[in-house]
Amino acid sequence: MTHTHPTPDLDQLKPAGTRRSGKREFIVNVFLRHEGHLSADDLVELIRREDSRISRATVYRALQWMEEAGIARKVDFGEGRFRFEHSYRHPRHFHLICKSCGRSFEFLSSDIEASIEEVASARAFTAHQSVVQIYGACEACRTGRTEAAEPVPSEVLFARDALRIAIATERSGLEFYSRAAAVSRNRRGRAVFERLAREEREHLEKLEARYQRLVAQDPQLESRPTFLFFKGAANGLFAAGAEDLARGLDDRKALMLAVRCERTSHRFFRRYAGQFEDTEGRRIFFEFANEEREHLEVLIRAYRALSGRRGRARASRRAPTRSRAQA
Amino acid sequence: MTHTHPTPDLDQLKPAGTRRSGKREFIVNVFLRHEGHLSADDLVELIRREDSRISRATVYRALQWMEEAGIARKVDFGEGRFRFEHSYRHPRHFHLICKSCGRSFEFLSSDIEASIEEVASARAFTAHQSVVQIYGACEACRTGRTEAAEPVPSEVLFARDALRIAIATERSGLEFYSRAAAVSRNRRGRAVFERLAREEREHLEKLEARYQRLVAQDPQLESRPTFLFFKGAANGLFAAGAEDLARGLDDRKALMLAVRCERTSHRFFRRYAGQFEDTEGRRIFFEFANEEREHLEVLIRAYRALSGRRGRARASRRAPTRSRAQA
DNA sequence: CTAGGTGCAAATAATTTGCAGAGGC
DNA sequence: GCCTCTGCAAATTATTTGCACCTAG
Repeated sequence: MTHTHPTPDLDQLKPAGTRRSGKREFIVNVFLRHEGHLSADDLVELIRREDSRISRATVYRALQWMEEAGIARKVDFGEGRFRFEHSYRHPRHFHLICKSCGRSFEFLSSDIEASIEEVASARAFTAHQSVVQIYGACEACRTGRTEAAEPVPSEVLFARDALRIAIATERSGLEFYSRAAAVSRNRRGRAVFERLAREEREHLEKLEARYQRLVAQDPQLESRPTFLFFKGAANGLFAAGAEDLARGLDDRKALMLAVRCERTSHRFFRRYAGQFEDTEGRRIFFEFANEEREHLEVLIRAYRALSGRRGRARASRRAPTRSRAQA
Repeated sequence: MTHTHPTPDLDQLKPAGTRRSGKREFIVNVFLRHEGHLSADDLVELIRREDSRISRATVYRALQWMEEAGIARKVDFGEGRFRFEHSYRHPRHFHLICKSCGRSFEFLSSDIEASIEEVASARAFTAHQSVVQIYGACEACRTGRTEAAEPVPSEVLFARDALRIAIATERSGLEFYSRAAAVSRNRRGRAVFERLAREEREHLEKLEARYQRLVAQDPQLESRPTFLFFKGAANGLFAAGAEDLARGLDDRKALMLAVRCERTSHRFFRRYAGQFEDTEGRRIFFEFANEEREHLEVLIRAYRALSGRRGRARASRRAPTRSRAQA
């Protein structure tokens, strides 16, 4: 946050039937100006300090209004009262909460989200919202050092990590497809792999350019801790697959593997596309999400063709579904 | 719960400086008799219904006492009040919470726990407790069917799933080591793999016997939904590895892979060993945790020996560490 | 003029506490 | 008899509401 909430053009966001009032406007501005997780009372206090005399009730009502308007999100840290955090263009996330200093830290985890989806689906439960909170002691509290609380511009960290992951994914996809093309023993398969490799290379260039631009804005950016956790296609399947290819993996197997990877990466791009602060990042992600989907289709067609040609009865084996449950 | 809390011998558990009083005893019994997540008021209501006239304050005090004694755990479902669940020999777990009927369902996920550990460690945060809550709509509420709420004997489900996972792990370990032994081109490697295969086979038998015994107690047990989620060694590494072996994976690579798998499975056994209700399950798990650790040592020694013999400069590459962060 | 917005005081709601009396050991 | 439990009523805390008044459109 910090420099990520320059009092945006909220004037449009307001829910129907709203009247522009000085007081509320003021409360909203104070809320947006201060990052972190404020309780209703913190906000009252801040407002009192800044100037006006405002009734608690008004603050509560303003917070309620902000929630409806999509500016604020109510969070419950188990303290017996609620806190509020920005939600305007601020992705849903999870929290680390220090019990000794009370500060909270945010993170995103595609891994956890995927696990949650798996659990919900296994129980036939429709999830609307998830809460993940890790309670414990932060580094500062444990080591005793009171070091200046570094500002946490979470949107920038998010963009950095999303791009890193996207780059790693594309990179390993590129490597995989290049090798697969080199190894493939049949014309059609080779053509498919070559085409995919070409596209991955293009993606990669765009992503790297964007990453460079982002990093240029803040020299320390690269050294900040991870904000978005994802052990996706890059670290997992493609990477493992690329090694195997070197020692000869037939086209069908390679295609199956690629399907799994592209699916994972498609989900990743789609999940986080909407959460980019700026429209360019958003555009890139949506575009890639689509391209990954196209890749998927190409792969599946190729797989079918290949299986059909070899006369496998299993050709109809339903197009790889969701991650199966264990055992 | 249901049949899992037959008013256990809590008399010993009580915190220091406690006096046995009829009232409190009664409150505790009522609490233990009713499964689910009770609010202080639910409990008051239940007690009133059963008989005695008890002051709310007394119930609150009894709940506080139960928490200290390790009988009850306070949970916050964001309703603005707390609920309490059994904690006596009832493992920490996560929740699915239906917003429309208010019921909550429990699950365990080693996957999520592992992700949480990764996040905490990346932020140098010492986690003491984690909360994972999935809010949404349960199947019954969505489909309109009011079907009788099936009892959820979570301990039994836990044992079932833990055993299933353990069996799958051992099974794929067995397959992997057998193949590795068959494929290995050097005497020492073969001996190591054979020994490990033998041990996995023994484990497997014990686990399967135990599983059969468990299932015999409840014919429906096998069809109940998953309670413990874990995509561990079985679905991941060993399984993938076994396939690769078929097409020739050298001993060093095979050993490295095995190390990763054994480490994952060791963690799994260790993490859940203490959560078994009965001592036999607990004993089995602890025993296996140890054996997996021994396997690890065997593997690492073998790996070192092998790397050394081949004169690799990388022999000192530190014994595979924790899961690395991405990119 | 009129639908909201605001302030203040009173109402809720869950939980805690002070204090006098009851009860185990 | 001492120390802990109980009950009841009052206190606390976070949040909501009723109602009279104010104000922007």
